[in-house]
Amino acid sequence: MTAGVGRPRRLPVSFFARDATVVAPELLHKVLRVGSGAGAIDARIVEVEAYTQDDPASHSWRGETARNAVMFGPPGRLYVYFVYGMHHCVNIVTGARGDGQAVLVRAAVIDGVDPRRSNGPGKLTVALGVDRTHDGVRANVLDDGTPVPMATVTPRVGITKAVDWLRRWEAAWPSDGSARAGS
DNA sequence: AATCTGATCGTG
DNA sequence: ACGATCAGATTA
Repeated sequence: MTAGVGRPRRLPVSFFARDATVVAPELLHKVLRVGSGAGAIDARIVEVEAYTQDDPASHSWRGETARNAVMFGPPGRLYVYFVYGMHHCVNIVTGARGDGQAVLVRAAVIDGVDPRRSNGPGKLTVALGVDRTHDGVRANVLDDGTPVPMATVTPRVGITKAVDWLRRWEAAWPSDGSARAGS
């Protein structure tokens, strides 16, 4: 409806240099752009989870390793990991450099893609063509003026620790189904 | 070196 | 409810 007000602006690193629990809900209905030019894919984020270093469910809980190093690096980068022998998941690094935290992007709306092909973290990376080669690359997140939507807050999915922490935010899917950031 | 464990997904 | 499938972390 009122999506696409104003020209989209790329969120600055300072946006991500805050706590994951603050950044995560603000990422709802922002647009994650992967690739550039004609091959770019825009995904309007509708579901996220926050992971911090003091969180037993977080990859950063036991400190920095080769796999999670990007989580401890500068904010605003993609942290991509491989799990269950077959799935990639994409996160956006938040917080100060040296603080291991990130926001997992679990679902997004992609223009022209069946929502059932982008409504889970593993499926989303397939739809976006994201894999470990994207680990550490600068995230391209656009704010097209769409207001931060109302969100439901619930426990996170698929974890066995901190199971009652309310760190998952889910927004209603855009009624027009559009993932376009505007032009 | 051996074992365990997944920030998942599709199928039964 | 369960199996697929394997990299990374942990333990010895």
